[in-house]
Amino acid sequence: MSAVEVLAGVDIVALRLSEAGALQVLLIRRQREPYAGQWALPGVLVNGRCVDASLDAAAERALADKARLRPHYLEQVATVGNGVRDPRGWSLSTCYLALLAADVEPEDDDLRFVDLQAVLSGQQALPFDHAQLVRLAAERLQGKSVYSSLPLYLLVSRFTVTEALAAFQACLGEPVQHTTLRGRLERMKAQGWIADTGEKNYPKMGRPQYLLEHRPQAGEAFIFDRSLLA
Amino acid sequence: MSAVEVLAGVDIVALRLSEAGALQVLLIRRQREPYAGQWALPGVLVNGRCVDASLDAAAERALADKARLRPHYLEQVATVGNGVRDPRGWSLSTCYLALLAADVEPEDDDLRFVDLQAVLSGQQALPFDHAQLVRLAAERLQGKSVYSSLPLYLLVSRFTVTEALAAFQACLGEPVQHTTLRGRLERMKAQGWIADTGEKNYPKMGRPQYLLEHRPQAGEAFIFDRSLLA
DNA sequence: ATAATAGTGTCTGTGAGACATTATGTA
DNA sequence: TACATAATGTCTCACAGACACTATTAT
Repeated sequence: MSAVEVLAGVDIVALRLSEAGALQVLLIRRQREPYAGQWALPGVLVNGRCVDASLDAAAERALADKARLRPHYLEQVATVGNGVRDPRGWSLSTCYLALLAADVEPEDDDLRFVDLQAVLSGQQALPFDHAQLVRLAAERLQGKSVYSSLPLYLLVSRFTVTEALAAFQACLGEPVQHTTLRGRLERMKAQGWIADTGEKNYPKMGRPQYLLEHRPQAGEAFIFDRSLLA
Repeated sequence: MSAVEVLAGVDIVALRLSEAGALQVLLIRRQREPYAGQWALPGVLVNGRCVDASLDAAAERALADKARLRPHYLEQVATVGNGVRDPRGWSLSTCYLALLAADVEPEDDDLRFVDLQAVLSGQQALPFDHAQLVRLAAERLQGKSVYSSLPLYLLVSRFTVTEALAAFQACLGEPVQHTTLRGRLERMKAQGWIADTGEKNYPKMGRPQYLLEHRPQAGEAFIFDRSLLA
């Protein structure tokens, strides 16, 4: 067969919710050229030599091998391809959105979370077209947060309404009426997507919070039939 | 560089609305191996030798070169990749959904429209995993038809409410209240996405229909803030 | 008691769903 | 005239949005 004419890979935009309530994206220090030493999205190349059963499997492998992380949620966002995004030639990258629980911590010094805003604003530069991939993934998350329960995947499985509110607001980039969110959570409860634990969380001040449990079904998000913030 | 280890391409699921109100998918008779002579989705390989500026450009090229068609709407659906979908080895295909005007006709004998249902039901077999790609594209169209004006791209630019209704019902696979659709079209009119032509269409029987004009903006669909058929 | 935060109740507006009614053409 | 089809009107319901009010803890 002929020489390599296209380079294909997956890149992962893995997000978590910081203590401060901001979204953060996982970066890894590149070991190899090109751009060795720079902070970039975790990713792997795909080709016949790899054991990947599928593209989705390659995405899981990228997170598992490079960051030892298993996401709560993983979704393919888009594939970009052109002749300029990689100095090695015409290349393809399939971008995945991964949502991590709020309590994940990177294990070694080659992993780091940076504020999503820093990437979107250009304050944190990324090699290749990784900033564009981050933008695509963030838009997907924002878009789906309007009509689904996707932000709940950013929480640990037992959560409070206040935490859910923070997750939705981080994804949407604007405030959400807590009564609206309560209504939505109530509807999810009726469908078995959320359960009352009966337990409470006692913060330093104020009335204690009911603890809910997220029971996602088949790694999907609950779809509401109206949009937020018309 | 090393030998080719991954094969990449785009495949197009191009749909039109038949006279009978059914969705049909464009197939092309394959000229080359593998599966030469069989009816399959139109597609092209992408690699550094091609002139494609981007993956989207490759998708447009696939339709333009193979079928001499320009779609009203073109959207990337998903990328599938694994080691078994193509007998030549590990391969990737990025699937695009294209919507064609209802009046397009294939120009030569190597092009053909078949009912989408025939493919989805397995009655019309397709090589590779093309049936799966068709399924993905059809699901995307159905999903978006619930909350957007996407089906209007299946019509010629001057259309009647009755035609729009047929387009929505074909995409959704179930009946839609005409009053609901009229309300949605009215809202699009208020935003400049649809204009009254002032003219009428006189069918053989019954009251004449107002002719509307679709004025899509930037190749996108109008997004409603509620879903159909809760 | 007071502050702080969580949770509930009430009212409004919008638009989908269902169905009845009116309008405008042809045979 | 009768018939067929298009367009409009009316009523209900669900839920988002906004905001007031009540509840439960710590200090």
